[in-house]
Amino acid sequence: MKRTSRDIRTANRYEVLRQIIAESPTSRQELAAATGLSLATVATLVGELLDLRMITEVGFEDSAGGRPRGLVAVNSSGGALIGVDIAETYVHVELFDLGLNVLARAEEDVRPSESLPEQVVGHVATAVGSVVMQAGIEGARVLGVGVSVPGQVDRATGTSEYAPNWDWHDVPLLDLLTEHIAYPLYLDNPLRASAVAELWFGAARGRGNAVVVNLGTGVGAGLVLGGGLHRGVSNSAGEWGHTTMVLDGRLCRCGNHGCVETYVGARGIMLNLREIGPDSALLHPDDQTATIDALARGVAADDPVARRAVHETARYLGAGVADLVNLFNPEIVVLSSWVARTLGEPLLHEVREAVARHALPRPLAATQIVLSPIPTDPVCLGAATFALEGALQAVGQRNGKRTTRARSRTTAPPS
Amino acid sequence: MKRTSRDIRTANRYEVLRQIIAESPTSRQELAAATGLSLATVATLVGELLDLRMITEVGFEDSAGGRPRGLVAVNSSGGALIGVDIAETYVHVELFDLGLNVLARAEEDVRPSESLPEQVVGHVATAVGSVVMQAGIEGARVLGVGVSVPGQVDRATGTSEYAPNWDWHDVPLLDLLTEHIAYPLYLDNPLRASAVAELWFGAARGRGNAVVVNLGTGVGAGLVLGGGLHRGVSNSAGEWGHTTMVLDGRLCRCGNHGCVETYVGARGIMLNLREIGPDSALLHPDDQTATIDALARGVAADDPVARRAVHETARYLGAGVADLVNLFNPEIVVLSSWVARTLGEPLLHEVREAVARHALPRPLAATQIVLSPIPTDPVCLGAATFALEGALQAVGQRNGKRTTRARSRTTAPPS
DNA sequence: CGCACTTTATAAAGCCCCTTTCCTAACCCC
DNA sequence: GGGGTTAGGAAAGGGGCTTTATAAAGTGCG
Repeated sequence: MKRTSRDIRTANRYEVLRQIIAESPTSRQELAAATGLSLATVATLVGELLDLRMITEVGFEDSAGGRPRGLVAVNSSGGALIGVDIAETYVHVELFDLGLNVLARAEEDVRPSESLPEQVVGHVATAVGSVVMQAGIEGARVLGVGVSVPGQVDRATGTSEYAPNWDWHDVPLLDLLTEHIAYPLYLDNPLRASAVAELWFGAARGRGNAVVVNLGTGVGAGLVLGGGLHRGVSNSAGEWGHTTMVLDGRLCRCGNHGCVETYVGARGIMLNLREIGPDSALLHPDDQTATIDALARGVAADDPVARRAVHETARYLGAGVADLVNLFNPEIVVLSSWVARTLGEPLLHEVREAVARHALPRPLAATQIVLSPIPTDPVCLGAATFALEGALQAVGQRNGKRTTRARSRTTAPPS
Repeated sequence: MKRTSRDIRTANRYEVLRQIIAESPTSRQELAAATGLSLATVATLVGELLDLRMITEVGFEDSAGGRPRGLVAVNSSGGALIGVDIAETYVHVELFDLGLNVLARAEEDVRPSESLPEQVVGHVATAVGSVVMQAGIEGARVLGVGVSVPGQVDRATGTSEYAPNWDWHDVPLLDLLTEHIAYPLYLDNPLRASAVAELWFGAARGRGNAVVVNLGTGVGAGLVLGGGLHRGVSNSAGEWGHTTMVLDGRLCRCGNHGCVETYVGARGIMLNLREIGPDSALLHPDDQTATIDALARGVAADDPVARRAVHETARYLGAGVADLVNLFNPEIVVLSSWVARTLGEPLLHEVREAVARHALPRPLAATQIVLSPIPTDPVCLGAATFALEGALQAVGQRNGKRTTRARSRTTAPPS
C-alpha cells in the first residue's frame, strides 16, 4: 500500500498511452495539455513508448507559423492483446491490436455439464489458439492475455477463489491456463474488467470517480474511486448484486432475500415480466437472452406489458443506482453488459427518472447516468486492458538489479 | 487530482505523527519499523516535527549494547486544537493538546427555534471562547479549529451547501465564523470527521479500507478507501442513511420510503420499539436520548421487549452493514456515534450475527465489525484532526513562491 | 584504562521523478 | 536569406526516498 514516486510515473505512462489511443494521431503538445504534465515529461514518456514500439511517429502537423508538430499514433502492428471473457454459458475471446481494435474473435459454448475447470480451460485454450491463428500474428507479438472469470479472484496467486455458477472453490486457474497458453496471463473478474474498459476507453475516461453497473445474468458494480480501480481488501469490492433492496423480498440464489439481482438481473427482469403479464408472449421461460430481446422489441413496438415491465425494472434499478450515487458520489454511472445494451435508451430514460426520485439532490446533480459507449464486449476489452496495463507496468521494473550489475561490472570489458 | 511527490511526503508526515501520538515515547527506530520508511527519512520527518515544536525529545532508551535510542514524544504544550461538533440540538466544543487529550469542554444547547446561521454561529463562538479561556491557552498556540456541521459541505468555499435539519442552503458558514474566530478554520461534516478520528486514533488505524458507520439521529457512513478519506466528486460520499433498504417501506423525512435511517436511526429504533411493544415503558415519545438509554437499560435487565427491539434493529442494521461489506470489501467496519455507544455490546453482537447471515462469505471473512474505541465525542476529535492535518499540510507549502523569489532577485543586493 | 565492538543518528551521495530554462531545429514570411 | 515563431531536446534544479559512510555514544573485556 506504500506509494512511491514510481507509481506516479506508472500512472502518467498509462495516462499518456490512454490519450494516444483515444485520439490517435496526436502531438506532444496536445498530450501535455490533456494530461497536465509538462512538455518535457510527455516527451520522455513518448520516447519510452516509441522505444517499446507501442507507438510510432506518423508525420507532422502544421503549427501556426513555426516548426511543425511531430505526430505520434498507436503502432497497430506493434503487438497484440487478447481478452478472454469466461461466462456461465460461453467463453468469448477477442484479439486486439494496440489501438484496441478487434482483429479476431472466437466463441466457445460451455454446456451446463462442462463445469470442471479443465473443461473450461480447454475451451479457453482452443479459442485463444483460434484468434492467434486467425489474426496471423506471430506468438512473440502477443503482449499478454487478460482473463475474466466470474466470482471472486485472487490476482496474486491467480486462483478463482469462488465462482458461484460452477461452485468452484480455490481453483488455480492461472496454473491450469499456463499449461496451454505461453503468453503472460492476467486474471480478474468481469466487474473490474468492464470498469477498466470504461476507465480507459469508455464513458469514464478522465473521470476520477465512476461506478460501472453491470447488468447481465449476474449484477455487480465496478468502482473507480480516486482515479483508479477500487479493489477492497480482498479484491472483492463491488459485489452489489447481493445488496438487500427489499428486506424479506424475493429469494436469491445466494440464499438471501430481496437482493438487487433478483429484481434487475436477467432472471429478475423475467420475474418482473411474469408478474405483470403472466401469459405474455414475450416470456421465453428458459431463455434469458430471448426474453430480454423480446422485451426490447416489445418496448420499441409500444407493447404495454413490455413498457410496464421495463418501467418496473427501472423502478428497482433506479432505487439501487440512487443508493450508489448517494454512497459513492461519482461523476458518472455507466450501465454496461448485455441487458443494459439490449434494453438501451428506453431503460436508461426510465432509470434516470427513477434515480431522480430516490437520490439526494446534491449528489444527483453531480452525477450523469449513461449507457456504455463501448460497442464490443466490454469484458473482453477490459480483460485485454489488464494485459496492456501489465505490459506497461513491466517497463518500470529494473531488470537485474544488483546481481546483474555486479556481474556486468566484472565481466564487461572496460570500454 | 494529480498526484505529486509532495503528496507522498505529506502522507508520510501524517503517518509518523500519527504513530508518535499513538505510542508516545517512541524511538526513530520504532517509527521506521512501523511506517516502513527508511531511518533517514524518519529522522528528517522527526526533525521537521521537532522544529515545529509538535514533538520534543524526552530522553533515551537503552539499546542492546550500543548508543542509546533517543526518545521523542508529543509536545503537549506545543499547541492546541479545537474540534466543534454542531448538531441538531447542541454545539459541542472540545479543546485538545497535541496528544489529542481533552483539555477543556463546552456545550451549548441549540433550541429548535434557533435555526438561523447567525444564532448557531453565536453558540459556536461562545463555546470556542469558553474552551480557550478554560484551558488558559494563549491564542497564538491554537493551531486551528475544525468544525463539523451536518449535511453537505463545500470545503473549498467553506459553505454549508445543505443542512437538512435547519433547511440551510448555501450558508457561507466559514465566513460567518471568521468574524468571531481568529484561528484557522476547517469545515467538514460529521461523517467524515468521525471517519478521520477512527483513521488517526481509533479502530481504523493503519487500515487501508474501513467503513465508519454513524448511528445517531441521522445515519451515514465515513469511507476510508485506499488509505485515505473518500470524498466523492462533490464531497458528499457516504450518504448511506437514505439508501433504500425496504422498497416502499417506512416514510423518511427525505421524502422517500424505506431508507436505512428510518430503521436504524434513533427515530427508526423508536418505531421498531413501538411496533414491538406499543405500550412499553421504555418509550419516551419525544425524547430520543431517553428512549435509547432506556432501551439499553432494558436489554441489560433482560426485558424481552427491549431485547426484541434490539434484535429487530440489528436485523435491519445487519442487512445494511452487509451491503457495505459487499460493496466496499473493507478490513473493518466501525460502529460509531451515540446510539452505537449507548446500545454497545448487545447491539454489536446481534449485528455481527445479522451481517453474517446477509454478507457474502469471502468479503465477510475479511472484515471485522467493532464498536468505536474512542471514549470521547468522535466528531469533536475528528474535527480537531482536520485542524491538525491542516497545520501539518501547511508545512510543505513553499511560502512565497515565484513572486517572492522574483522580488528578492531584483531587490536583493548581489552578495 | 584502553581498545574492539555495537548501535544510533546524521551527513553525503545516488537514484527517480517532475518542472523550468535554455538552446537548437525547422518552418513561415517578407 | 534573415527575423519571427513554434517544436523538441538537453541540462539544471528541486523534492523525495534509500543506501552508504561517518560521527557519536554506549558496553565489554583484557
